[in-house]
Amino acid sequence: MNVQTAQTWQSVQKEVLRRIHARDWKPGDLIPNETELAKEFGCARTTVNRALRSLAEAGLLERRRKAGTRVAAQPVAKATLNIAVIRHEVEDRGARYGYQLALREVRIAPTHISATLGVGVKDRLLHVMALHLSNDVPYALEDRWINAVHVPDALKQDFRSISANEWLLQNVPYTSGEISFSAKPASAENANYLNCPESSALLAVDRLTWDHDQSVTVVQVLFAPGHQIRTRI
Amino acid sequence: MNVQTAQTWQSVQKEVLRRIHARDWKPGDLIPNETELAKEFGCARTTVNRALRSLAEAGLLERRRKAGTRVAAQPVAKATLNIAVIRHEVEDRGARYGYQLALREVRIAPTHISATLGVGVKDRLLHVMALHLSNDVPYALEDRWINAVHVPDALKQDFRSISANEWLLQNVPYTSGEISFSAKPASAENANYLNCPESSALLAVDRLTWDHDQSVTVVQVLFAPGHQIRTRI
DNA sequence: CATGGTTTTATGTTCATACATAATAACATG
DNA sequence: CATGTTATTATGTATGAACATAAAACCATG
Repeated sequence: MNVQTAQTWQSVQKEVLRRIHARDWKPGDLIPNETELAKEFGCARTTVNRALRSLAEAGLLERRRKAGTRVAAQPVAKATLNIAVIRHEVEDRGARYGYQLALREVRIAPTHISATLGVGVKDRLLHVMALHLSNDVPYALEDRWINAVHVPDALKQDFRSISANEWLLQNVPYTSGEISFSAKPASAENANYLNCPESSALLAVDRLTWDHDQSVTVVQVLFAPGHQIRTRI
Repeated sequence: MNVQTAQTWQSVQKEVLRRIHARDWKPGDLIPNETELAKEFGCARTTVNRALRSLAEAGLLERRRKAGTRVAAQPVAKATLNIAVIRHEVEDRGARYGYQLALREVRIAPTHISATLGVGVKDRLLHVMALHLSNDVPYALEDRWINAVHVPDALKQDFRSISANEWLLQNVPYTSGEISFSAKPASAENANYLNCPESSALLAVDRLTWDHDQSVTVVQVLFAPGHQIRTRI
């Protein structure tokens, strides 16, 4: 038992990570319990707990009361994607952001939309389409329906200078949501807006957000061909 | 100052969340400091810290020493995607998993591959292509290059019964990686494997993993048309 | 009035201790 | 031997106190 001097939870975490990577502790292995590790590292159990909990949240360890802590058999790579305001996304890449409102209408939505939003088929919803540009080149096409029953303030906005994307984030809270990524062929309309050939492969991000038990908005963002969403793991 | 009885960090977090959603604390607002909140909730500062830290990690709060804690002006939706073993992905959906090795060769890689992996242009790499099936229907096509210099054991594997995806996760550690999502048109070869029309829009997930300063593998997984990657936020 | 050093402050972290809780293991009982 | 009860154990959490650290605010000095 080599008593080390690891006084910070980061250093404990670092050493634990090292052992996992060095395969001292292999996937599926049970590792020593917190008390033992604390003794070995010469720190408080709380500190070990902090380190291990954080690794468990990252998916590298699996912890269960009484059963102990083991190295994840199949470390689930958790890719965290930061879904930010599109303007920031563009500006963070050092490009000039542009915005064009393409459509704004208040109407009865297609049934699949009203069903998704959980509103009556006769309810009038706010429909907004807008094009986001990066250095004047089409970057993403936003097609959004807003639950005007739950967010009546949205009807007062013309969305000509601020995108619905940004306005909603700033003004309408949400408590939960769903997000999905898929690939879609560009429709004639999509192709027209995004200035690409019809049937191009487009990355689609669909989002649905709720405020408690009320739907807020459903949106599909189609990115121009070649767009990548990247992250580190 | 209504002294509440919130003794657990979860209950503190819940109340803080309620205030954010109720817009008592609006985006950008500075909220009371930990000591004050602890006094108000009748708990230790440590407990408040735990609650707020966790909300900050989730992107709902922004904290800076001395400056204090404020509600995130633009709550960055952090979508965490669990990139698991493809077999588990299929089985979790209640489908029967199938696997077919399509190609296994050891050869000098195209320059863009050897460049990505940071190996010499003359180094021989292991190239594996495989089809993953769900209920006998093509589910995903895996096209992978393995750095055989750093992972010589991979050369001993024929990958006929176990996919490289799974074998690597179980046997080769990695310390970091990159992942990117994009949409790609199906090539003739892709279309053939995935049994879909050529030029179909396919969701592509590209991964590159490293073990310290050594590259391990680069892989592109193409999912059959219509595939969605979903998560909650 | 600019500039650089000093104080103040809110978050960040460690520690020892105590108790809570989930889940396994051990045991008793029929 | 099956089954339900009890003890044990490892993680989970709360607390108060102390110190660390980053950064804003203040102040002195030229």
